[in-house]
Amino acid sequence: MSNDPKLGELQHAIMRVLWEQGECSVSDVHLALLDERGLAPTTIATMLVKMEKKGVVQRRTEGRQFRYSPAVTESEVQRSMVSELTSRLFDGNAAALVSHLLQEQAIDRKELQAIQRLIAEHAEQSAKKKRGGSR
Amino acid sequence: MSNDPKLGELQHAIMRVLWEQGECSVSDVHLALLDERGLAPTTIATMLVKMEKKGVVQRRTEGRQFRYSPAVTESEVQRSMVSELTSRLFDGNAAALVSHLLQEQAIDRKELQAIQRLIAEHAEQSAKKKRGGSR
DNA sequence: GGAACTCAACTACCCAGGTAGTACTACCTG
DNA sequence: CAGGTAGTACTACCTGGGTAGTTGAGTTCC
Repeated sequence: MSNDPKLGELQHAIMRVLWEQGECSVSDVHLALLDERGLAPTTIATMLVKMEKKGVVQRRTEGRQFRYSPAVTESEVQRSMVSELTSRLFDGNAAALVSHLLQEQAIDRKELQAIQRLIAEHAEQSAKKKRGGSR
Repeated sequence: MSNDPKLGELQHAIMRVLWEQGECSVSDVHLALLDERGLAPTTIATMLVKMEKKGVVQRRTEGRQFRYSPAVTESEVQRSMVSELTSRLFDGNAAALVSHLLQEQAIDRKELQAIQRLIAEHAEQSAKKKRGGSR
């Protein structure tokens, strides 16, 4: 229950664990991130408390442990963060962002074709929708 | 001289002024942002000092004033921030970002066509490059 | 020369992300 | 029961973005 969920680096890593594994205890998360980060368990716990306060995760008491689960979906986070970036950097113009990706970020041929296919499908979809009636 | 320049909201707004107007005094920037933000001039000044320390703007003394100019280009900022977002949210897969944009962000038909055109051109470019010789 | 004004410098504060130590509690095990 | 262990709670600290007041130096104008 947090509109426009924005996450920091660590928070995002934690969410990724939660999204993949579902409900987790602090030590589950800690274990999952131990290799790539090597953080203290308390750091994870503190972060989870902050995240719960912010509303991006939910907490449930089970025995003497807490079990955390995501309260926002990955899509929601993506949407909110992408749209913020788009408006900040490209004045809200998504096409400009795509254009930037094409020029500046190396996108290989295969990806390019995949994107073209996506767009073609999308164009069809929205044409269909238009014929069919509005939203 | 700051690789991977990342900017906060205000900092970005300030940079936009600097990019548009070129070298500016504190009060030039303040004036430019007064309407949309109504911040104290000292706030702008403080921010500019922090930005200079970070290396995203340059400073030059003229008389008793400072004149600030951008030390990073808009493209650099876009590249660095987009690529960070892409790796954070989409595991570095730019095509996934595009796909997300198509599904989640409302992109109207005109933009869609513009994007298609861009991709077509880009595909041609890179095909040409391939024929011509590598990089 | 003194008053008003313009700037920069310094300082302070708030917030959120990130990091972690310490303290407390409850549970398990010899 | 005593002691170790697991797990949360509390607290603290650092960083960077954002906001601004106060101070002090130099400029201008009467």
